[in-house]
Amino acid sequence: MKNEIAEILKRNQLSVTGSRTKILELFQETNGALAHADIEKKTDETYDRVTIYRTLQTFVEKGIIHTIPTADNSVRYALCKDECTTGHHHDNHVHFICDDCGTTYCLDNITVPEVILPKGFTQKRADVIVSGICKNCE
Amino acid sequence: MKNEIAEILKRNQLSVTGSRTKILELFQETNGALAHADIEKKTDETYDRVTIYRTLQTFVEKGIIHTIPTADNSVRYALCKDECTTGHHHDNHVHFICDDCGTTYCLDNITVPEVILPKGFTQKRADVIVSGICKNCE
DNA sequence: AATTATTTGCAACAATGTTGCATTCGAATA
DNA sequence: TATTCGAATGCAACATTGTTGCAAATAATT
Ligand SMILES: [Mn+2]
Ligand SMILES: [Mn+2]
Ligand SMILES: [Zn+2]
Ligand SMILES: [Zn+2]
Repeated sequence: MKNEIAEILKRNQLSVTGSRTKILELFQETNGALAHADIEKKTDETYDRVTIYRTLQTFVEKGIIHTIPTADNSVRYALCKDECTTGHHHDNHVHFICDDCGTTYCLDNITVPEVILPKGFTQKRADVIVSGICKNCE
Repeated sequence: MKNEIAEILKRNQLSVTGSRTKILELFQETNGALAHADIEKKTDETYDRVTIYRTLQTFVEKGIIHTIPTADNSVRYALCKDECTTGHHHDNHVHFICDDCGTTYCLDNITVPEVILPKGFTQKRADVIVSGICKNCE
């Protein structure tokens, strides 16, 4: 496990450091998505806020994690399961946010449906965020 | 126009005040969506930041405007064109955000496609956010 | 082990969002 | 129109979130 994490980092030309290992580990053992604040808590503030920001940013750039937009000003992050690479994400699955417990699910086998845009618009990315009550809260 | 705005406010049991009138006016004359910061600028900081926050919140509750989640931690707001009411929004159209100019479009006649959720999940709301290059920037 | 490039933590700051409370203002009533 | 009363506003104070520059620490390379 620890070795696997180091592998992922090396494969992405990132040096293996404490914060990166720990944060990646957190993502591995978390089902849903994590917000910056979650990570701060789960690491007991071992790492500086700035470090966490920069780590998340780096991971997103390298295609290790992807962002999930929300309606409440709090971007979440989750592991990429597809073959995402630097600058190229392929996480075209639907996300679900529970209004009750706040858990964010990556619905990996529900793909984002095609959207036909008006003339002149070019699509780079598409996000589908569904919210409501999750299977644990109903 | 001014009268129409007052009408909307009254219909929603809101007293007609300067800030509410001005902010609603802004939304009427804006094609795309507005973020809190946009409104502050466009009103030349005539109104307190707190008042703007509260006004936006009230408008969302009353179904006068709806929120648009974004991947960069900056919720935008746009006029509801459907018959939204207190606590019940029906803005099921796709939103497009231009990576270049930042403009957020309500694609009113592109409706959000159905998403079939796993057992146990109940949908309350669904957002589709497409980003890329808009017709003005290509 | 020494070198070098990268990463980290700290400080200082900017931006964004929240709450309580006194004052002001709008709407209804007399 | 003047009075009354509840609602909206502005201000202050604060909390949270995000950004930048730079020196110190650390990881990878030689
Ligand atoms: Mn995901
Ligand atoms: Mn819209
Ligand atoms: Zn839940
Ligand atoms: Zn554009």
